[in-house]
Amino acid sequence: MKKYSISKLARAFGLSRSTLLYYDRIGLLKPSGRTGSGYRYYLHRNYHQLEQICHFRAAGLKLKDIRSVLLAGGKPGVKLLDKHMRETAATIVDLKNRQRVLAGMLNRIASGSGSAPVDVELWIEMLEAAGMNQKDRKRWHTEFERRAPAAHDEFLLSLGISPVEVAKIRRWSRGEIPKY
Amino acid sequence: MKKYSISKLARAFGLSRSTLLYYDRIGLLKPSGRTGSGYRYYLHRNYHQLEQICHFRAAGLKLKDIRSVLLAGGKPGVKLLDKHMRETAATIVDLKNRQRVLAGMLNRIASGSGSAPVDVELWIEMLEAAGMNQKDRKRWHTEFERRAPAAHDEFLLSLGISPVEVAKIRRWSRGEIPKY
DNA sequence: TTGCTCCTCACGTCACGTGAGGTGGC
DNA sequence: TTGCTCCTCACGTCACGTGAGGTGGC
Repeated sequence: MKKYSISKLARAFGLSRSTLLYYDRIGLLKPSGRTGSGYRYYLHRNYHQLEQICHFRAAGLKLKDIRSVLLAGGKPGVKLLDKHMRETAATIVDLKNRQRVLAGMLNRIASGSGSAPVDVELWIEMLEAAGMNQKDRKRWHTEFERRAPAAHDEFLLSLGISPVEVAKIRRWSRGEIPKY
Repeated sequence: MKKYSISKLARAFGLSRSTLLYYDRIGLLKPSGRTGSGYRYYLHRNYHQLEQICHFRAAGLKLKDIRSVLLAGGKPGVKLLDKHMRETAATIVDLKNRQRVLAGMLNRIASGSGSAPVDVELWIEMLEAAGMNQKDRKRWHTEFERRAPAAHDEFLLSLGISPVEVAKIRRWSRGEIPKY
């Protein structure tokens, strides 16, 4: 019967020793026993339990939920997963909003200071890296135009876009023309 | 000079009283003074400070960073914002991975139990609600195909897709055919 | 007097990370 | 003996939320 020490088991899953200490403390994963000198040892059983735990952890479930699921035989309820799916989606939306705010700040700085302002290429690249697709960008412009038209104008000019193009983009943002 | 009580000011920004108590404790936002009976009062100055704080908070900056920024005159450094932009993007990627795991779990349950399995429509709807666009979905399939081809096959069949179509999708996932 | 707002601790949350101070094993 | 791993507290993190127990103001 192969025995794992706490650090060995932790490393096998890319976790830290303190994580397993913590899991022991809260009763999520107890070692199979202790050696004569008090060292924890883990057996295959524990390895498989930790495998399960990591799986649910990767899905973002809370340790409390993971414990319930394991006690119930390892089959999570659809309700729980669905709830988590929605929460995760909501968090993503929040984070994208954060990025909008950050992006606005960055540009205000760039256009205000003497430093090189962000240009169109870099801008789009940033938004894409941030996970915004074209639909998201359209929403972004629409919001910007609605809430601060003057700043929107200034921002677009700061990207090096010509006034004629800027006017077009703004009409598109307002839904007055279908395509840009 | 208009005075705000702690709760009034909090409500004006959609915050809780305890948030402002906390901001006072950590020195982020101190009230202008106290009334005779020890009540905190806030003046316009504080209102504007809180406005700034909320702005940076919306960008996801930590309170410590916000404090530094305010002390430095309210102009955040590009480096800080850029770092936050990247961190936020990384977090979004993590969350999308979570959703993949969750989605896999949901489907395994649906196809395993006697309950109605998720069908193609619902599936795509879920992924869209979760903020995945077509490019994201392609990446998702590619990863799934690469890491667990058998499970990918099983999954696609579980959506009610015909074996011929499944084969096509999998070839597309492997980059063997350009479009699906 | 009643109800509302305010006050100050102090502890809880979540999932660990980080020492301090000490022991066992090869 | 040297290094490495292990042990057990206990406190820190982050941004608040939640009482408990008490006071002020209209």
